[in-house]
Amino acid sequence: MESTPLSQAALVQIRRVPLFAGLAPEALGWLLESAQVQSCPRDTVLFEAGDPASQFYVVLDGRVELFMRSAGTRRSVIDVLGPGETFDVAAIFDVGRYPTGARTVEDAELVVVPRDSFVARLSENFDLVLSLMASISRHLRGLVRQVGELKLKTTGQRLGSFLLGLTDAETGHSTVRLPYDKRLLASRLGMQPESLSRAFGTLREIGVHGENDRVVIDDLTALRTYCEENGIPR
Amino acid sequence: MESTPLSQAALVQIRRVPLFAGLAPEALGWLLESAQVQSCPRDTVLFEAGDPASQFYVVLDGRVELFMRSAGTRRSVIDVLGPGETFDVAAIFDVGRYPTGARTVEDAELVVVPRDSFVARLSENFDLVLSLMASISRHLRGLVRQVGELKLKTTGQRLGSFLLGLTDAETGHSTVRLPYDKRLLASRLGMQPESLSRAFGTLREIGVHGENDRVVIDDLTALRTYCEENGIPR
DNA sequence: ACCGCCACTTGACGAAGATCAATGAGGGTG
DNA sequence: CACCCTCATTGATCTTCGTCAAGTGGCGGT
Repeated sequence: MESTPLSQAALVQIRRVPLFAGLAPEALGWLLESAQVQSCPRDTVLFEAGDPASQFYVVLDGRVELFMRSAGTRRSVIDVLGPGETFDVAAIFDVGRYPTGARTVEDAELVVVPRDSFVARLSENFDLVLSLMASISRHLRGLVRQVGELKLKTTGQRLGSFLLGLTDAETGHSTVRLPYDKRLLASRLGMQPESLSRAFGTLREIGVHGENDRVVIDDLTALRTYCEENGIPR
Repeated sequence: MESTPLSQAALVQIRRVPLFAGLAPEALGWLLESAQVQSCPRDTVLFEAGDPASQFYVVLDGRVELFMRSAGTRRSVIDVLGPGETFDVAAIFDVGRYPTGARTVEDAELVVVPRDSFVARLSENFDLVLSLMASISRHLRGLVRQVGELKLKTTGQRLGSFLLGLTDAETGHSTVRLPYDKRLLASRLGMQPESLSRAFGTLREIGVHGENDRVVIDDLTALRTYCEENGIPR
């Protein structure tokens, strides 16, 4: 796990992150002056829940899981983040402790942004404040959705909702790619890998066919109906 | 449901809200110039999930539940808020739609703060920005915790964790009062009322005795151990 | 005082999902 | 190629929780 200052190439990538979109390049460079890029091999634990939080992260490449640990080695995955997403932005404004642990599930490139200089510069850029709020709010919305789904959907419906979230199409059929392996997906959806397999089995009956990480949804509308009966309005 | 401008008495109450603590009275009056106080009888639906969000709320008195609806009339409660708490602050920064519905579960007094004037004034008070971030972050932390508990705790452990959250004491025994009725509590904890009854039954074996809305915990440490085996670190 | 309503509890049963165990399909390594 | 290891699937069984039904006690209204 090595750290280097931000390269020009990294800056270009960061400009695609929603949080920083719309910022002038020089403003961005100034904002992230003391940020570093960190290359982490697969399966690196970045921090554990409860560790003091003095920085936040932006994923440039690879994937990171946010998890909670239970007694023993059991992990439950709260969320999985890919390129362009930020995490633990909120932690630095709160009590200053991470609410979850974080671990790379692939080799990853991360931008590490230290709190103090970032906050100081935030005070001089109100647009960025709004952008930051929007980012945190999106994250919050995702969690609310997840709580709702855990409370009132079956495994099949949760899987279906997840698949629907992977496509932009509204009606008709669609092919999606699972962004990570099924073990991780099962944990993210709050079930065991075996239950995920069976959930794919039940969805097969309503026209969802998968092989490896490719999944074909024959009829998006039908799947959406299935997921929302006794379910959640979008 | 009637609306009135903010009274002096209401302003005094609002100063106790964490979000606004530390603001000078005149700054607060200016900030909330276009806010209104709304008196809502029990069981008023303030908005449904998906409604456009152009304001946020502060609870002065009473309680409000945030819920998601499933097909039919089934509701699942995401959170219950009491005096001094704010809700849907985040919604106004995001896509502008409420992620949940909201309903009063008691007669309630609410402060309604319209988005536009609030955001405009926010830009001139950076301390308030930080306070707002902290408030949203706390909310987010609560949701993360809830997701973790739903994914890896039993009904008994979830109830235990909830009870532990009601007391300030660290060790020894403690008496707490349930802040709302058991039907609502069950939904908040993601279970049926019958399961909540049985969960109280299992906790009785480790020294948790309840009658009506009073619950006596004989040994906080024992309960904490029970909740965290296979559970979540605090 | 009586009745009815509502919140809560308890019991019996069934369904969903977890757990345990066995098997097969790649993928890398000696 | 043989070997091993991990991931995924499938079947059998068990546990937990939801569902349905009945029963209790409190509280307000007539």
